[in-house]
Amino acid sequence: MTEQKRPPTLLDVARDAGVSSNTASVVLNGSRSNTRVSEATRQRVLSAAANLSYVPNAMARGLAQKRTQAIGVLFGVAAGSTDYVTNPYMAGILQGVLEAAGDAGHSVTIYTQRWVNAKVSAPLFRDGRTDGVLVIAPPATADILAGLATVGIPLAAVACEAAELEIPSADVDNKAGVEAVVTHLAALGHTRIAIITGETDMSSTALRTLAFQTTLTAAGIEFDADLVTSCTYSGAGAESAFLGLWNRQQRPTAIFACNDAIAAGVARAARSLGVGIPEELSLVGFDDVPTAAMVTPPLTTVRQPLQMIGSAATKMLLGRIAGDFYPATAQLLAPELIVRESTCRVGSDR
Amino acid sequence: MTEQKRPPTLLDVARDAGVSSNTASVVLNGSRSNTRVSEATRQRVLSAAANLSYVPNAMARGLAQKRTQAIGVLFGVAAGSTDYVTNPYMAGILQGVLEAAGDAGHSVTIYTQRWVNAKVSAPLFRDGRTDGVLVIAPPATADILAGLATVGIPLAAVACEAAELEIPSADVDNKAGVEAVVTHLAALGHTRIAIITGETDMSSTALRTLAFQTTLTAAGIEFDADLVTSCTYSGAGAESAFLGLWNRQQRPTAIFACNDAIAAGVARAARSLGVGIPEELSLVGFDDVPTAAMVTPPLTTVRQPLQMIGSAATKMLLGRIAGDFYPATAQLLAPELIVRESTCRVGSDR
DNA sequence: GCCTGGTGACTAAACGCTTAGTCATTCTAA
DNA sequence: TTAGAATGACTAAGCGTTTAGTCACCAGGC
Repeated sequence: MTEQKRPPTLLDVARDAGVSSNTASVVLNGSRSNTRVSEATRQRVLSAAANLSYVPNAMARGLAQKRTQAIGVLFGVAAGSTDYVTNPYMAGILQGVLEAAGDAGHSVTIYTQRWVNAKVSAPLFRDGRTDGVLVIAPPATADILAGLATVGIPLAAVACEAAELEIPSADVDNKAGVEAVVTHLAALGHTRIAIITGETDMSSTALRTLAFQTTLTAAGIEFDADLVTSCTYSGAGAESAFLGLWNRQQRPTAIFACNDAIAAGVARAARSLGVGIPEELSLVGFDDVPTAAMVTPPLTTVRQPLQMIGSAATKMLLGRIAGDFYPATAQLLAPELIVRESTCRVGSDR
Repeated sequence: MTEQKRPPTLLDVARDAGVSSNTASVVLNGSRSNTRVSEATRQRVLSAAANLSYVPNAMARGLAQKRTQAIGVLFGVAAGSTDYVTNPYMAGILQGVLEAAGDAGHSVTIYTQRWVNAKVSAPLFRDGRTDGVLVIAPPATADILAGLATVGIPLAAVACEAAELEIPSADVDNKAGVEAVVTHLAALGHTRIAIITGETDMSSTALRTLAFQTTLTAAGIEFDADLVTSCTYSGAGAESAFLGLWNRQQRPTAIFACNDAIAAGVARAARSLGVGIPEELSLVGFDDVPTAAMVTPPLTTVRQPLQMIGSAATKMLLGRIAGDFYPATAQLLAPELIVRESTCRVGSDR
């Protein structure tokens, strides 16, 4: 086994260069301390550091300057689940986070502890391990955001209401996405449009349901509360949600599933009932995960710019970390309706 | 903005409890130091800590005991790419890593710096930020593993040859997976079986190609080097790889694509040529990503237990961190052939 | 009445780095 | 000349923990 040789310290560099450790420190991080240093000395220090492949110890540096060059990520996983990144949504966001953090020279620490409640869990994020925390899609019912807000660390959020807590956030423009869906379906002549939402405690559910209703009304289509139902974003329960809708005396001619996993469940259920998509039922998803293009028929859906959302939120967090003046804006990124083959004119056979 | 209130320190706890800071330390982490403490004192310290919601500073603790309770992850992303977790393979592995690390009370830090070369990049991992590093699917050509091995930090790896460097690793049993594929195809009467591999500098490519050849031979099927070609695991180039094979005077009757993305590319190319799958061409993938079940026809493929692989490698890393005696074994996890509808008896019309 | 040993807690050093404060030397300007 | 300003570098005090070493006290055995 490779023995754990002790890494060279600043003192080693200083000794090799024949200077004091603080001089070495000043040289190596171009600090604006009042310590001045001649060119010759500077070169000696630099070459000593290079010879030793000196890398400053992150712990010591973090302790001294209370900055770690790392940001934390907290996934808002559903209670009882440990599903962090297997769903494409989380993976896409994380990708954006990694890119933005990497560009800024920060590493990304994923917190693995489960959230219990604000009293117990929030203080754990005060451990100085990261310079700030990015909270991704926390359930609205959990006190995660509020709890973290009380511990006084820089925060930013993805896909949740954070404005009233003075926390900057990024998300897809849910309203615009839903509008695009409803407008698309209305243009195809649909008037009986159902919606199947995800978990009711996610902020996106409220936003999308509301936008659904208002856009419908604006399009002159009567909103029917009977055509609103829900399951989970994982897609579990989508089939029975579909059955519930399909057993109405007045069936919908189109279904807006609030994500692609739900849409896939609906498609499966429809197929097993012999319901033709899109001839008998138009179906729209949300997210545009890779599978959306692959299923039969290819799914009309709303593409979220996941990486951009992740990057945007990360930049906000970095802004908060860098200076206290960073505003608590909620940045909404434009979605894009991807029309494929799961939607068609109502009553048409294509 | 929430002001950054200074978190309570051990000294605050000690003061509140009317003891010295070291007594507080000893109480709070049940250390086996020679400092003894009476039950009454212990209780005073504990309640003081609870009142303040005291959380030890990770940097200070890390500095003092040279342990951070965090493991690092380095993704072996292809040169020029910054694609960390958008592909399902990486996401699945990472999920397993997070679970295992979480169970052990470690957080997971993803290194975002790009690997340049061993001389430049390896020392960066000596910064004490993590207790060890897990390297995931590094290109065999890069000197990542070898470079890290020289800096003397605990290591483990996923999906690469690490034994000769004395590094423990986990991977799917590539040989078993390929055997299952070839056996399946042979049982269906195929004798002209092509293989399309991923990047040639990935260790999995070599392993799968070799296993392919030996299994073929063992099954009494002549190995034809003309039926071996490659593209990239991202699926880019899969279509032209297919075309290359299809333009041989002796076409294959089955293609083994070394992952599902490649298989998807082949399916696309086949469809555009009007080649029927599976009637004219049986197609097998590898990985069993979610889309594999969704495409038309649903793909026969080899399922990798990604999360288990990630967890297994993480446990090995934790073993290395915990004690120097942890062996450098290469753990191979069993794959599972998932037979769907993209394969059928050769020459049959189903 | 003295030594031994157990109990309970404290002091201080160390971890590796940053940075405010100090100081000696040389150079410039009056 | 000499006060004053640069210049170049050093000393030392943290940052918040851990942990080795020290010490006072008290009970009991001789």
